[in-house]
Amino acid sequence: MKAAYGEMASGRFGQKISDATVGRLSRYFRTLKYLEERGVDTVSSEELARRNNITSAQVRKDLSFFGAFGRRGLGYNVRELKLNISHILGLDKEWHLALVGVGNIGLALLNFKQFQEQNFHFALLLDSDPRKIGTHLVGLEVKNLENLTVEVKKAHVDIAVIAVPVEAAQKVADALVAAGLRAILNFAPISLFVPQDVTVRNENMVIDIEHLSFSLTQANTK
Amino acid sequence: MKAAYGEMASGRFGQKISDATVGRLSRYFRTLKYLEERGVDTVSSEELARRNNITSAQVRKDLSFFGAFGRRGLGYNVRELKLNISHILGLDKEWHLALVGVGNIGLALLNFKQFQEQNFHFALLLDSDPRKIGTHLVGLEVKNLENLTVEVKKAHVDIAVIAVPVEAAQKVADALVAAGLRAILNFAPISLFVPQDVTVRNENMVIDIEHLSFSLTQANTK
DNA sequence: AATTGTGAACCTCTTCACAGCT
DNA sequence: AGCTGTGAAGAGGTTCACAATT
Repeated sequence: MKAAYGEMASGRFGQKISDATVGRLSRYFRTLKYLEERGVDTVSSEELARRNNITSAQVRKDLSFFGAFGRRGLGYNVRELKLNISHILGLDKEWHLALVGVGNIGLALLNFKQFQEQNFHFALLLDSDPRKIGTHLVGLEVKNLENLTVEVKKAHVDIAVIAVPVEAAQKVADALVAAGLRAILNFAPISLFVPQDVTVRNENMVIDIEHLSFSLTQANTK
Repeated sequence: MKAAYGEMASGRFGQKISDATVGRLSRYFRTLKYLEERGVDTVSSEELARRNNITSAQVRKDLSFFGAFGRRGLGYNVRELKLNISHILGLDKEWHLALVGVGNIGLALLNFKQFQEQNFHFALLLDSDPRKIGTHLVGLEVKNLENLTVEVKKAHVDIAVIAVPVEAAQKVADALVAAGLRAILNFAPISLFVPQDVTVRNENMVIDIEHLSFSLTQANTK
């Protein structure tokens, strides 16, 4: 979700694009990749909807914010629509990531295949633990967190991943923003305060598992 | 998010409780824990809101679905409200988790402190890789995925965590549902089809990072 | 005086339904 | 005939504003 007084991105006529729509575009993209790999070259909004548990009107409305990509009576060309969504989401570029906090979660992310497959590459590792600084992981040297500003510039970082303990998260976010970064993936279980031109996405597994315990609890209550 | 033809849980007067409200209850809970640890014993909806980047009306509305926990003119008793939310979310029970897929992500989850701290404990590990079956991790033996039904019963599993490759995810979900499970945390980047009484929460880091590349891309477009 | 609890207003997102193309 | 693209309607979620209570 978007954090602190965030601002939404806009579509082709300047509308605000909702987080929900952006999330679904990612899903359509994955579906289209799947279909393309299997040699399918045309798909209807109906099929894209079915494969994602939503309605076909939702699919068409989402796409309509960015253009008219289909052909009436026929549907969408799989390859073409995939390229269009890829461009909308910025997946046709290569992105440089900084990992701040080389702990338990951080290590798992370094080895997370799906990031690499989608052109998201770690270009910088930062930590404050003297025992970690200077060691090498996936071909990268762990740098001192104190030199964040300089290292972020050197590595041409676009997106930062915060994987430090909760107590340090806001301070790290402040430093990242000061260093000019405008996109943060936050794994710390806290609401970060950032300026409105910075986008934060929170990855909070505890909230999701608590949602499940809520569901089970309420089901028994009925 | 809720998957396939999902059904929402209901509040004290039978209203539907939105995912957003449940997510915020988790956040209030964490804020209340933080305040309690620091000896604070009263908090206003205004302060809970400020600490979570939302409005005080939102806080009061969320809580009102479940009861009247505050005192007008005074605010909320921190300890009392924390206990109430804990009960609503089912955090006053101990939950048994099954981890299906002991790979990269799975291993990180086993060592994820925040699950243990919140009474979510792994009670069963399943994998289909013969080299992994029979080995021990965090004091648990990795069991054969083929024996899912029996092992889920034996370990009294409440919640399953799917951390298998995307190709296997739906099959695993089907088996989990057949074994009687009603709550799934899904790390596979796919929309799972499950009956309406089963709650699925998707943990999709690729969608979140693509959201960030979208934000950066749109910002440059302006 | 302060702050909750909540109906009503408001705003946003989803779905309907059909005109418009192919 | 079939399927998209979209304005309008509908549903759902958030915020306002104020009566109720301490």
